[in-house]
Parts: sequence; structure tokens; C-alpha cells
Amino acid sequence: MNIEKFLQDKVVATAKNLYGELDPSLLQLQKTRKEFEGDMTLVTFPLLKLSRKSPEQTAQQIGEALLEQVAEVKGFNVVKGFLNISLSEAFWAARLEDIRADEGFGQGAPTGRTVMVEYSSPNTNKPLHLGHIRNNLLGYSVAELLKAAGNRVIKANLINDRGIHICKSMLAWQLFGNGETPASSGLKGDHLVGKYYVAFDKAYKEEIRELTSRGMDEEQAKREAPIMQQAQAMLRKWEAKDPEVYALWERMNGWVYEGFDLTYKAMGVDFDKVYYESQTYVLGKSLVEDGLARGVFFRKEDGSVWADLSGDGLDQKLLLRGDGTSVYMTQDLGTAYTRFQEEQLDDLIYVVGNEQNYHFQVLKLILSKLGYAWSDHITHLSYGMVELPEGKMKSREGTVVDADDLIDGMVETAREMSQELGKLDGLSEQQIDDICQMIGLGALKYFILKVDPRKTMLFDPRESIDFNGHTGPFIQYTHARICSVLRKASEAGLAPAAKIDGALLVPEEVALIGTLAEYPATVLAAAETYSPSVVANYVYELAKAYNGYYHDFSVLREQDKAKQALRLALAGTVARVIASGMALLGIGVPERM
RNA sequence: GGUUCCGUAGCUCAGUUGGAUAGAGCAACAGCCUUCUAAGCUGUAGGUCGAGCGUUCGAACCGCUCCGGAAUCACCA
Repeated sequence: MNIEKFLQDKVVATAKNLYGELDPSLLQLQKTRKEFEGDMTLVTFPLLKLSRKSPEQTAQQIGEALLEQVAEVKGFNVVKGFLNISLSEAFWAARLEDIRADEGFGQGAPTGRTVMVEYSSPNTNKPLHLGHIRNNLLGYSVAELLKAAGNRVIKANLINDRGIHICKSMLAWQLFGNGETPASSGLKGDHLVGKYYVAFDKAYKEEIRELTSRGMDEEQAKREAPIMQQAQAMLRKWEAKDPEVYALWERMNGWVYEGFDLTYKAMGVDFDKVYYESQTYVLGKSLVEDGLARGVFFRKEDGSVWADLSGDGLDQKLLLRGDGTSVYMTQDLGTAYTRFQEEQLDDLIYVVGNEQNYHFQVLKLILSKLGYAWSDHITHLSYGMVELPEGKMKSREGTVVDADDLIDGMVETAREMSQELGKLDGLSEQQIDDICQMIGLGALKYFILKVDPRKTMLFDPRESIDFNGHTGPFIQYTHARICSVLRKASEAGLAPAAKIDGALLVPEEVALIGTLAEYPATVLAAAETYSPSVVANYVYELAKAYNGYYHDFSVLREQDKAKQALRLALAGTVARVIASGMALLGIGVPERM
């Protein structure tokens, strides 16, 4: 039950009695700030024209009427124009019972909609880095949020497995690799391939230097450097399906996939559908030709096909080259069309960095010009860059934070810290591994997901390896402590209360139930705005509220058995909601740490 | 230059459809481990919400104008 809505209805009815018909939106209810007494607050300023009284008198009048007519209202106080309403303990006790009885608490009713979330979308020429981590964590979490909001969700990954950048790694491996393989080198497949991508760039730069020192201008040198010429020749061979090049391509991509699988597994992300660009890059041509025939696009003298978007404040956009080959936009038009057809999608969400805002603006506009109503159901979830203290990450300059290194480092730090604090004694190696994995990744994931996706965020590798304060491990710790209490209570033969007696609730516990009751609405809000950060901050507030209040006394030593049973029930519910919220972020919660 | 996004404490970030005295964490300072886990708790200090004007009973939030920063504007993907 939504408390705000419940009270809203009562207040609307009361106000209608007092002032006649009115717009329900005039009655603004919000949670009472903690420095005031009360549970919900009605802001009376919008009502003054109807009541024709001062804010204080209006609040007083409504408060008295509510107290008289609504059984759940226990009392009220008026501060300036704010009517602070207190709800009865019995009401709150019933809410806690509702939550406990609801096994799918936080799970929204089915919407009947199918939503595809495309995320990750890596290139197969280098390992994943910190920027990819933000993408993957956001994509996974948004997919989970949409599921929780009642949608059928398809997680999709479109792998960019072809193109000149792939040929660069392949060529460099041929030239300098001496047959090196992941097995022979001990390198993870994606790292091995990435090594040759870097090697290509190094050799390329060397050749440019060589050519320019002999008087060639730089642009020409970039075009004519032999190694670049070779790479382009290789791409043409690939497109002609030259058996040798194709075999090499398959072999090296295979190495990369083995590497990516490990990284995905470590991050805990997965996909329902994997698309390969090598199979989809021909899509879209027929759409463009259709649009051309209908006069939506136009052809230039050299045969290239364009969309003129200057009427919409944008530029002209190339859709087919003069030689008839397609570009990125062409493929995306085709894949979007195919997906809506094949999967019967209601919505398609692309998790892609904000450097591609323009691309998606154009994509949607073109689809709309082609007359596809579903273009409105495409969303570009545009997230900000992750910056380092030194500035941006540049893969070619080696200033990237490698995903695998980062994950390993976090897990290792979690392990050191656990040992130092003397936790985890008496657990098996396997248990310790699992817990440290959860904590290390929890810290990393939470650090990234607590920030609003749209914002550029700063990642300081030193400060970010923090397990204190507003972090994932703090929330995990709170969960672990509750589990510990429940474990010990159970050993002592104590059980959580089956029935909640409102008379035993103290104000802090009422506040805690109030926070718990907000969880479903929070999940829905997060799903609607594609912002895992909303859930992340909520879970922290919940954990902090619990930790702050329950720190001062011992549940286990409580003399009053009824109170003790109630507190165990409340603690268990808090732990359940924490675990549920963290799961939406892809973060596990250990039972001890 | 055009378009889009961002600007909140020394630092990293929250801040609900506009509501009360703008909140956390980190860093600093002062306390708290014979009681369920101190990865914790309590307290102190820290603010011209980039600037100005406007709308409103009321603005960090809405509008306009500036200032500062980012992304993008390829026959790359």
C-alpha cells in the first residue's frame, strides 16, 4: 500500500467536505522532515484561496477534520502553513505486516510490455576499461529495474567485431606476433589482442614520423603509411571473405570472446541476445533505398545517398557511400527495424555514452521521417564519461584504467582489509573468496552506480578504493550485521514476531517502516528515469537509518520478549529490502563479513 | 559558431511534481569497543546552491541573459 496515496485520498475527501469540489493536485503531501513531529505533511498554501483563511487556520481546520474522520490519523501539529500529520501505530504495524507478507515486495505488476536494453557493445580489438564498466553496470541495472517494474526485458549485446580497427590488431599480430597465443603467453585473450592493437599504433606512428621527416605532409603520410595501407587491404580481403584473413579474424576474435566472458562473469552481467556486427552490417540498405524511392532521402552526383535534416536544425547525414556500401547509421537503422519486427518490442533502450548523442538524435529523426511510429519508443540512455584525476582516459596513450586490473585490485583490497580487521576467521577458503569478491565488486559497483548516469564522474583510483562511509561495503556490512543478529537469535530459540503489535513501536521504528514502505515507489521511479542511482541512494538511507538507530542497544539482550520479537521482525525486513535493492544494482550481500 | 548536457561544503556526490533551518560521505577536530560485527556510532566545524534578472505566497529546482566546463557537428564505429 502506498501511504502517500492512502492519505491523499483521505485528505481530498476531507477538503471536499470543507471547501467543495477542488483539484486534487492542490493537496500536496510529502514526508515530514525529521526535525518535526509527524509522519506526513500537507502543504496548505495552495488551498488558501479556497479556505479564505490564514495558512495556520487552514492547517488547523483540516487537521481537526482529519483527526475526527480518519481512524488512522492519531494527531497533528501545525507549523506555519505546514500540517504535520501523525498516523497511528496500528496503521504502521499493519504496513510492516503487509511488507512482510508480500513475497515480491518491490516487484511491480506486469505491464505486458517487452523492452530491449542494448548495452556493453564492445569492440573486439582491445580489453574492456573503466568506461565500459560504467556502461555494463548501468545496462545491467537498468534491465533489472525494468524487470522489477513489470516489463519483459531482453538484454542485448551488439559486438563490433569487424572494421579497420579489428584489422589493425590482426595485421600487427601477423607482423610482430611470432605466433603468440593466449596459451603460449599466459595472457588473457582480449589483452593479447589489445597488445597488438597498441603495437600497430606504435608502428604506424613510427612510419608517419619517418615519412614526414622526408618532407611528406602529415595528412598524406597518415594515408600512405605502408602499415595502414596493409590494414586497409586486409579489410578488403575480409569483406571478400578471403579464407586466410577470415580464419585469422575468427581465431583472434575467439581469443577476445574468451577474455570478455571472464570479465563479464566477474562483473556479474549477462545477455539474452548477442548480435555481431559482422552479421548485421548489411542491414538497413533496403530501408534507405525505400526512403530514397519515397523521396525522404536524396542522391548526390557521386551516387551517395543522404538525409537532409537541415530543416530540423541538424546537418545532412550520409546513409550510403558512393560505392553503395553502408555506414554506421545505415546499420543502426536496419538493426532497430529488425528488432522491433522480430522481437515485437515496445521499447528499445541503448546504453551508449554521451559522445553519441548526435548519432541517436539523427537515428530517431530519420526513423520518424520514414514514418515509423516506434521511433518514439527508442531511448538513448546517455551516460557521462568517467574521468581520472589527470583528465580523460585515452586508450592510445595508455591512460586507461583496465577493467580486469581494477576488479582484481578491488577484490584484493577487500581481502587485505578483511584480514586486517580479523573478520572471516574460521571460514573456508571458498567462502572467503566469495565474500571478498562480493565486497570488492560491491565497492566498485556502488561507487559507479550511486552517481546520476547523465553526469560526468570522477574516478580517483586511490580514493575510490574506499570501504567506509557512503559505500557498497557499508550497506553490505549492515546486512551482514542483521544476519548475524538473526542467526544468534535463532540459535537462542528466539523467533521474529508473527504479528506486529503497534503499541510496542517507538518513533524511530515507525520512521524505519515509513522508509521501507517507500521502496516500491522508489524502484518504479528509478525504472522510469533509468537511474539506478535513485535505488542506490535509497538503500544507503535505509541502511544508515537502521545502523544509526539500532547501534545503541542490544536486540538480543532485550528483556521484553514481545519487543524483542518485533525488533527481530523489523530487522529481518530491513535486511530483505536491502538485499532486494542491492540485487537491482547487481550487488550481492554477504551474510557475514 | 550550431546543438545537447553539466555547474550544490576543501574533495566526491545526494536533493522527489517548486515547500519548512539545502543533506550524506571523505578529509579535519573531539568523544565511544567487558553488551548482537568499530567496514560502526555520537558530536564540532565547513554553503552567496556559478552570476544576475524574472515568475510565485514560496526557487538549488521553472523562464530569460551572461560566465565557466564537457560532448558532438566525418564517405570512423
